[in-house]
Amino acid sequence: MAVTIKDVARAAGLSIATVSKYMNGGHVLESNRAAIELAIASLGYRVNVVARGLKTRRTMTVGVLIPSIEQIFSTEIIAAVEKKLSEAGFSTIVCDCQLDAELESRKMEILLEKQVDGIITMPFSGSAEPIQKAIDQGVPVVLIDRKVEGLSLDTVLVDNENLAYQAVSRLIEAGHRRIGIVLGPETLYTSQRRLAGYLAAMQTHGIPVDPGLIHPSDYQIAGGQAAFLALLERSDRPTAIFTTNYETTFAAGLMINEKGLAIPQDLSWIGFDSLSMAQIFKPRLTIVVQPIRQIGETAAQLILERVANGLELAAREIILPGAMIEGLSTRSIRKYAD
Amino acid sequence: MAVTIKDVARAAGLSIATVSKYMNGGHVLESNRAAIELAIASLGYRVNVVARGLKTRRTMTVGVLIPSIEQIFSTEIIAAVEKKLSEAGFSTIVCDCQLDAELESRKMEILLEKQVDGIITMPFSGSAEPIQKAIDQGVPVVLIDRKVEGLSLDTVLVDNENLAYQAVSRLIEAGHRRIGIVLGPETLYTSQRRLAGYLAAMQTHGIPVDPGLIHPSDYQIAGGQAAFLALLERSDRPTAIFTTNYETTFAAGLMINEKGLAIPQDLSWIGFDSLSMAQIFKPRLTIVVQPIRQIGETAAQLILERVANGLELAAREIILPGAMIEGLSTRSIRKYAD
DNA sequence: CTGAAAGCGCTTACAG
DNA sequence: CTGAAAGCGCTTACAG
Repeated sequence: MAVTIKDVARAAGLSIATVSKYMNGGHVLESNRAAIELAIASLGYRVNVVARGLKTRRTMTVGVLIPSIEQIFSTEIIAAVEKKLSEAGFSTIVCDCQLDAELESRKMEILLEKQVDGIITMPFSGSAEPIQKAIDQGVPVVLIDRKVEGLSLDTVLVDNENLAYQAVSRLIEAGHRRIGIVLGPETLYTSQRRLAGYLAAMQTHGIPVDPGLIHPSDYQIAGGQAAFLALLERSDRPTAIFTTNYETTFAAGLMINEKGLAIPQDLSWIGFDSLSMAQIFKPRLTIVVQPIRQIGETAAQLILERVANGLELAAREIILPGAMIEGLSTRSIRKYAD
Repeated sequence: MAVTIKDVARAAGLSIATVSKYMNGGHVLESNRAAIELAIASLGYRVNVVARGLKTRRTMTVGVLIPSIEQIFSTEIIAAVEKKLSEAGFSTIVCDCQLDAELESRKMEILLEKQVDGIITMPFSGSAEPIQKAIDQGVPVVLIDRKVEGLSLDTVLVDNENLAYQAVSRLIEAGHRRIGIVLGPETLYTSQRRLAGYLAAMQTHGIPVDPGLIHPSDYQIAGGQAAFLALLERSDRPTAIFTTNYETTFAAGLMINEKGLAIPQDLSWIGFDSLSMAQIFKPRLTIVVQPIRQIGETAAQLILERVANGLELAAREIILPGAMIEGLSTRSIRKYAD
């Protein structure tokens, strides 16, 4: 059916070994080179990389395993990873586990069955087990966004604590003392770090912390709305709120719109990772942003190095800085005095 | 290194043929079944689907080739496709061509080298050539979003003309007669259909068309801003504008925010494919939306059928309806009277 | 530089 | 039901 190296060899009057050698950059006689080129062109030959991979044990494919492909953070990561990897000749197989721990394990299994050369993952369950399977098979893994207990692997993180510290300090400096924060699940690494930044900022400025203003959520939109609302409905309502991921920031935007709240007159607000939303929102939001593309590029870089060099080298932990973007004349934050 | 079917066979005291048969759902003696299971579990065997694919000529992989992975339309398509395909046991290889015709061709080549079982593509260049290569190799292709001249393939489209017709009619019924439209490249199928809907609505309502209000763009953000601005700066400025894809809608939002325009007092506006933006924007926008997830699911369904049944059947063209979503009390549209 | 041969890890008729 | 053998399309030492 499809034309193979055998057909090319026959057409060129050479052995498949010679054709293979040429295909892989080896030297052949000029006359043979011409014959091979001619055969390839006229037959429309295309190398079968599946067969090649069986022999070379390289599929030139990297798996990307993420919690949910529906989150913008993930899609931007994928975009950056795919671009970087494809420049290096690698393809990307995308898997999401749809926020399901069992699927996380199964998709990892599938990736390994497919003989991917490496895996970039943003761990969902926090369990080391699915990741360990890859390591056991000698497949390098790069972690994104979160650490996993018991695993020492190449990891790309963001300086979450500092990012939260900046945001909260910004609010404190504007005079706020009752600052609400919408977090994620308590077990989630990023949420923990962002809370740490909140607490550090409060402490630095000598402001007592009201535990009632610290609100966990599932970091999804619905949960974010509930958390935001809970904060708003307190009798001792906060004068400012910091939503600490994209989904809860979006959720806050929805609630604000629905309730007809005026920002910053009714509430000061700093969001997270929602650049395009911040540009569209009126007044322009102040937000903190993660260097998402850079995270993806760095992860791609790390996995390429691992694929090339193996697992011997010590694991690297790369912590990328984020940034605070002030809204137009920071109108989303109002000066506040008791 | 890795454990193979040979190791399992040896451990179970059977031939690899028997192990293979069992792995593929064949019947073996109960005692042998137990022995194989035990061997698999204790050795941690995992089938090598690359090797299997070489023999079966099925890689259980579908390639998705899109113009740019940075466009939200594409990422939502990918999400839907990946989900549907993975339920059927297929993996997804994502390729984008970064709005580059040559890359489109090269990535197609890579997908074919990888022996994907099928390809879902949203054509970029509009050239039949890269797609024809897949067909020639017997790899089924499903087209998304656009037709390609000279190719009769399974295609998933949206009823763009009707969608635009509805939006423009909505504006006309609110009294507008000078209605600007921001389109894409003139050669782009979707842009052509949306323009057709605009023209049909104008004609139906007996409103003369001013060609100066019909503005093409590159359907990107920067180009969208320029187009929107050009429309605004006309001396005979339109009283309403329809932006006809996500990027140009977002661009309009940026400009409106930047210029401090009030919607709908200064301008009535209907956007496209920007649901989350429409929910956040004040006042809530009226928009038309494509059934993006459904497009992805349908495309996945079609490619699965093709992979199973081959290329014999006649090509199917599926046209999905979109929807108009009215903003909160449609405040983004103002009644207008000369 | 070139080619015969072995082998990557599977599956698949075909005997038994 | 089970197993020996051939073969999927390549690459890779190893001779020549």
